[in-house]
Amino acid sequence: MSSFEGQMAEYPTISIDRFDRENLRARAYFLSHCHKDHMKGLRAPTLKRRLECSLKVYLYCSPVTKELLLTNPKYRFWEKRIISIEIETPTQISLVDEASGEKEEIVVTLLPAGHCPGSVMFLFQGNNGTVLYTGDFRLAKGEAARLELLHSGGRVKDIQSVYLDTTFCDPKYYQIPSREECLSGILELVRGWITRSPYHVVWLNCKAAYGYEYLFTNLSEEFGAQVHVDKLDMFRNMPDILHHLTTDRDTQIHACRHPKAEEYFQWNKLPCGITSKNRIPLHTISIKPSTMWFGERTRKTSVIVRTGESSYRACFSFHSSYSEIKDFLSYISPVNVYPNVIPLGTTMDKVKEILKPLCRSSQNIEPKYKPLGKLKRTRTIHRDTEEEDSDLFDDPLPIPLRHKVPNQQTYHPEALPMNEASQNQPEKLTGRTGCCKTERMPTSLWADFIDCEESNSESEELETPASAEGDMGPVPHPQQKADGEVPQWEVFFKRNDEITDDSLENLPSSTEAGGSQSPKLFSDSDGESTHISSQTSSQSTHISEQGSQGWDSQSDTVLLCSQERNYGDLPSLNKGGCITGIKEHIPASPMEQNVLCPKDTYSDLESRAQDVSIVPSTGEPTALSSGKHMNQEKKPQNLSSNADSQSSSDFEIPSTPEAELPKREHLQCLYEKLATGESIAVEKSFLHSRATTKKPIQIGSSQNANR
DNA sequence: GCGATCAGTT
DNA sequence: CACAACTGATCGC
Repeated sequence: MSSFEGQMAEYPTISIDRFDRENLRARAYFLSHCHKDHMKGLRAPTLKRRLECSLKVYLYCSPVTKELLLTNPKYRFWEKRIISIEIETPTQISLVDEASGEKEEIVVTLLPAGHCPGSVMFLFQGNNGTVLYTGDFRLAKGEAARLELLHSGGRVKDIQSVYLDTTFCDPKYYQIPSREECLSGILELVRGWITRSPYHVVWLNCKAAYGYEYLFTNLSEEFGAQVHVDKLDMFRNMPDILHHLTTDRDTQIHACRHPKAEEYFQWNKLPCGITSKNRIPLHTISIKPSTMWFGERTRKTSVIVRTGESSYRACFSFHSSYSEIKDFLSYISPVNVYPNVIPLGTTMDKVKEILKPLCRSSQNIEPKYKPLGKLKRTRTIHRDTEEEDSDLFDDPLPIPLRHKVPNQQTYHPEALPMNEASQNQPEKLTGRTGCCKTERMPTSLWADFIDCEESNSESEELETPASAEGDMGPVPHPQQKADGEVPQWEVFFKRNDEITDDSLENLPSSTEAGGSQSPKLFSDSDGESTHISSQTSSQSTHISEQGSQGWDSQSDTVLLCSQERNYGDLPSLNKGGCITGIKEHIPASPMEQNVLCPKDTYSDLESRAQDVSIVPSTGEPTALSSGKHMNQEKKPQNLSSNADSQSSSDFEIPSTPEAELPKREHLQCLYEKLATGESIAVEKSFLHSRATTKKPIQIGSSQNANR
């Protein structure tokens, strides 16, 4: 949980993710993502009142976050006071003190945070230096190097302070399986179950919060079955998500919720109340996404753990692991770092102790590892923003230039996106165009944008006026759209088949290792990774940092063991009285063999390969592309994601004895592909709201193949 | 009645 | 596991 108070030392007149107390005096507000713990005070009467009196105060966030927030009636009063800013589009904002008229200019750039739909990190540049507020984030190792706007002139910008998500900044969370590995494990677990019969269903026991969408979309895409959820109106303008969800209970994948869900499950009843289909009882398993971590010395991991007869825990994390945090911070190398979260069981001092050495003032004055030998930018270069030309902004009402939006509304918040040229010199604007606010675009633009909204249903007052609720079908756009407000967002959460599929195929490891992905599992140590933790142990199985202790192999442990893995044994089957025969007809589930333990050698290889891939991108020019159209180009960014974020040369982890190193030929192959620009890995998917388009074209085919 | 806080659940 | 939320009890306006 964030304990950030809302203000940064360098720019105390703005407030981020906190809207109470001192923050009630802010000149501008920023919301990194739509999770309640970052919205404290956002709907309080005191703030609402202030808004009515201070007409120049706005809330800035990503287009997706705006949609999600405004879908919730409780926040609807913000409607006219929210300004969405496109990802990776430096935008100047005038911070005006309404009492004194004093004004300060600041340039903010939203960077994808990989935490949940619409989540971003804020990079601020102004007279007090460049600072980065990460909000909550999960970026795989090496991903910082892919964030173009974190760089300038080929180097990392000179960042004074970083306000960092330190949720897992504790060595015990050294490693958390990558998003792709986790997704892959869940896909196989689900596949092994729902392919048994139409009466085999899975219940994803997810919390009521944004962040699981990419899981839903990938499952839906993979199996051609929409995911049953309680509410989906918040996604009405996000077709890439909406299309994979349904309010029709007749599906094999459920993510619906109910206060007594756990109790229901005991009786083989889903949260939505169904227990059978066509009079035939359902056979259900539950999968609870949970964060699983591995200690420093344990590299293997299983991403699925069986916690009961019909219950599984699947690795899933919204936050960066310890090694990912260190990789990120050391890459940025700020002068100061301020933890936003103090993990339970540790203290602010301990966290700082860990982080300080990664900052510049400590010995790292000189650049540390820079891919491709790039030098870190020198001090003098810095401060792009420093040179001020405030005169440009004298205009009382700055006009936002939104490329995407042609002219339109006149009222404008004071925010101007800057183009590439000006990016490093915020103060100098290239010119201002007519105004157009992000919101309220002409309808014609509509087509180009996709709106999104959502909210964690706070009180579910569904205001479902029209659309919503109900059913599944595509929901008509609410009237608000009529206004023309259409945030654009790009798809996120697309599955990268590339990763999963391709990488498996292409990666050397797999090949040699023998086979399909699964083979690897065994390779490791014990040979067997897979055993499950059987029933009881919900706990035993998991992970352990202590892995070191003795169970190294345990990591593999994870999952479902092959032995027990006979589904026939699963209770549900038993009770359900199911069809025994079924099992035979169904191809052996993948799980039985491996899935669950993705990592192992194979993963090591994979991750390394990916690390490799990262390099090239780092060296790329930082040209900004404007707006949404950049999707394609950005693709490279996503590549890294899949890899095991943790593996890296930076933190040398003693490698697992039996782990295999990438074979030379494989690396060579990867390098060749990189050189030719061929895509190697899969894209990461949901880092932010722009993904879809990035998806390689070919991918589609591979997916189909799967089905 | 609403909101904020805290403890207990999930 | 911890997450991000929800529920319920308490207290104050």
